[in-house]
Amino acid sequence: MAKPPSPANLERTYRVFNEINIIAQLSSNEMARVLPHGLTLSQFSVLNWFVRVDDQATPGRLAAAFQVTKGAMTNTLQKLEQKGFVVISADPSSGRRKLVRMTSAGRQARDAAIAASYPILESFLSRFGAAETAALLPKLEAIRSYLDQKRTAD
Amino acid sequence: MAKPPSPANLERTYRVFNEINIIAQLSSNEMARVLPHGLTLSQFSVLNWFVRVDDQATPGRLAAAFQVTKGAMTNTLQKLEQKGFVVISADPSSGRRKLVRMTSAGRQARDAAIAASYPILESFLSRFGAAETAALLPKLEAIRSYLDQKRTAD
DNA sequence: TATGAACAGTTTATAGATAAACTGTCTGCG
DNA sequence: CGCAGACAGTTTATCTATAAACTGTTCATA
Repeated sequence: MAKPPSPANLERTYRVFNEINIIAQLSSNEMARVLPHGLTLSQFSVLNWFVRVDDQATPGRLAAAFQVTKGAMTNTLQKLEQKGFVVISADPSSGRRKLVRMTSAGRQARDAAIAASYPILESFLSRFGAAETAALLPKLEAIRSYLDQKRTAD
Repeated sequence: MAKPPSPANLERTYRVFNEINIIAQLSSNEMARVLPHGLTLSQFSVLNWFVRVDDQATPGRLAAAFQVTKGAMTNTLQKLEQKGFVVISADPSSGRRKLVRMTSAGRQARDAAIAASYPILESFLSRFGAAETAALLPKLEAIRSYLDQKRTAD
């Protein structure tokens, strides 16, 4: 028999998610404020993905990578295309797929965005330390993975 | 002289915020899906605040407590008022303030929401453990407080 | 080989959030 | 004592996100 959790533990769990929500909002806003070319955090994240992971992708792969809906990714990619930072073309191997690639302007915008966000990340590191930050990452990844599995287990 | 952080540490810091963003989104959606009366997470949080902290408040105090803009809180409170879960009245002591109070229907909705979210929190606790969850909370609070201070230090 | 289901992407309606402009109220200082 | 500026709250425009309906493509199988 599993012991039911105490009210205090439930309350702490609720507050963990509450803090995470507020942090997500504050940090997204702080980033969006410094990013060049009117890049939002989601747009920057997509550009960064092309540098870190692969040089091309379908919209669906990007939506899965960022755990957002296909509609949200359609929107983000359209904004990036309007800015000339990605090119969206038909996938020659499948009529229902599209291929997204970053342009050289996109690469430059990404580099400028990295430079612009440097002070924010650097300030955070100097306040919390590289060790504590590194220790936090796997815990957050585990929580994200857990929530994602619950979601897709519909 | 402060040592500049390594690229790997900057990258990890960026990913910490990335994970937090995704967790915030996934958990908010999961909560909103189970909450009764079409309550959103922000609406529920306000109702819960009236139980946990004080039985009345000005909109501005609530906006500060949840670290959202006054406009966002105006919107949330209007939704709650439409549902009959709070009453908004003029502050007798000041013509430019308002007072918000939870109704008994609001209290009942909050209790039902707590019950509905119980399985989510309980499942999280059984996966990650009360100790690890408890250990995470002060770290997140510190990050939140840090970001909030930077924001208000404009 | 024709059809129906799965799949990829877009669109629409609705949500909450921000920032900035705006209204109305108080308050302290010249 | 009046007025400027601070303050509290609302409105507007714009953003990203979701969910669900919709379009078009592919593929398996009967």
